[in-house]
Amino acid sequence: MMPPAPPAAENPASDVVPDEGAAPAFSPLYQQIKTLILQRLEAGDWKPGEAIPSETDLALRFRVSQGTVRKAIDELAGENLLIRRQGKGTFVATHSERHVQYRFLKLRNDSGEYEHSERRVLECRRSRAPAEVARALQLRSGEAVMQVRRVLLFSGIPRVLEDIWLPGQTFKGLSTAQMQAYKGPTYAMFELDFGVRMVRADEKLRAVAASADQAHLLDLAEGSPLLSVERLSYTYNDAPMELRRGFYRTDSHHYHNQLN
Amino acid sequence: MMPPAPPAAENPASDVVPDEGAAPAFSPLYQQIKTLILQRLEAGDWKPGEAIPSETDLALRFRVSQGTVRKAIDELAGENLLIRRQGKGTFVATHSERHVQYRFLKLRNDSGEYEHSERRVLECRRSRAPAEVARALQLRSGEAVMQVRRVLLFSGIPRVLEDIWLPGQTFKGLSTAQMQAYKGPTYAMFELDFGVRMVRADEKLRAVAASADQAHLLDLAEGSPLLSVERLSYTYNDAPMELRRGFYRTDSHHYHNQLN
DNA sequence: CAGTGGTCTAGACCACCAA
DNA sequence: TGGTGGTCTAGACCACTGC
Repeated sequence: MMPPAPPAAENPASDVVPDEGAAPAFSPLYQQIKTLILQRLEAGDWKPGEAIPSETDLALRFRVSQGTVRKAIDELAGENLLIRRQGKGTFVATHSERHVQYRFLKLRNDSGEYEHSERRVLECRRSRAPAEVARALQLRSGEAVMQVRRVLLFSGIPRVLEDIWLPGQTFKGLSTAQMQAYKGPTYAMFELDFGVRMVRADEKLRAVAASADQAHLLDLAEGSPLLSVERLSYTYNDAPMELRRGFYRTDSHHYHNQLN
Repeated sequence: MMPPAPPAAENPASDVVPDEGAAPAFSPLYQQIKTLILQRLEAGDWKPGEAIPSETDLALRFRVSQGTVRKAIDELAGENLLIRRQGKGTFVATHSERHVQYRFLKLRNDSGEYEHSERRVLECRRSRAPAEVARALQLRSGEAVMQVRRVLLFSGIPRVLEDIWLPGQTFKGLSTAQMQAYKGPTYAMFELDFGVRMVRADEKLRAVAASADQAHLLDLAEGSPLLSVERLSYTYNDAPMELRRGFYRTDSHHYHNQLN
């Protein structure tokens, strides 16, 4: 199961290599390396946007070959947790980058282009989690949550109404000003101000009829069809960190999805 | 750019290796191998479900190392064109497999499970392509197309109404009986009966109000919200081969999407 | 048992980037 | 120029499948 591997490696004891100890079971070496790197990311040892050590460096630390480290990093890059830049290094992924701007917002106009949107925060307050929200975020019912309601405008026209729920513990102090003022993706702000990085999300889409309330905010007739997008976002370790309900006007825009 | 590579390789002249000749430009060896394999797939030399030659075999033919072939195959497997099975070989992917049954139909019930659906073909006829359809399928306007209309039922309840357009040339002879009778995915039938393999697709989602016609067929009130799913499917070489417009009832089901 | 994919190594060289 | 990721090789051994 293991190479002849000499005594120890790396710094303050902590991460030795493919090794028994209290370890769970068997898995390929590169998977174990991947897990070790993941732990560093979760722990925040390497922060979004920063470079991680070079492949050769990591190979030395972990006492494996460069190719093994490479395979671990390949998978992490494939999961959008790391970004490789030839000649420069490997970096911790962030939502601040241009080319992932629209990884989560899949609304395009009917020419197929993404459009910049303007935010209007209607509400941002601390409240208690409804049962449904608590379940999704794995909180106790009634526990504190931050609740945000906002409208996104494309070319000045309100097209998206969103309700966002966040664990109150982690997002303590989130304010309207903060939600409103930050330029760039909201998830980038979450990284900078709260140290929370969204890693993946599940979305459930439905067609619904606009309520009076929704119709008013989106400048529509009541009962007009709206695309309902319920998103549950996760950080590392599959921990749910955000529940978001969006209502999209799709009269001149659409939700684009690529099937592979 | 190249290893010391001896004279020729492989069978009847055709595919020599990383080589100048009339080749376009420079690319990594494994990319060139990938292209060669792709050409075989497109040509139908290796058919859906069949095994392709082993890695070592291909390495010998192409006169590269096994690792290089491996990397080429890795990418093709990542694109769902090939499937690796340890101990058995590498196979051309097909829509007949259990675990990709729901790669394209992303409708789940509200418990999050996929449900088996029953088909009811309402219409299957030869006609002329409307301008819009012709554009999508890259045909001339008015050119022959096969047109299918069907309803999908989940637990006996009609939930999806679909209109499908296919190039008349390629799908000549497609019949109602054929659409209706085949057990398993429609795309698997396309592979078996017409030699067409769908490789990827783009979908545009919108919320719309049900027309009288749609409402009738889906057992709904006119004006009820429906999820409109417009799908353009592609074969090899990014050639569009099917346009499909689906209307989904989402009162007890939803379209599920995973964002990575 | 032989054959196939899966892992791992060690070392060479290339392509890209920044100082 | 030196450092980083990217490609390629050759060979060893492991894990799984089926005869």
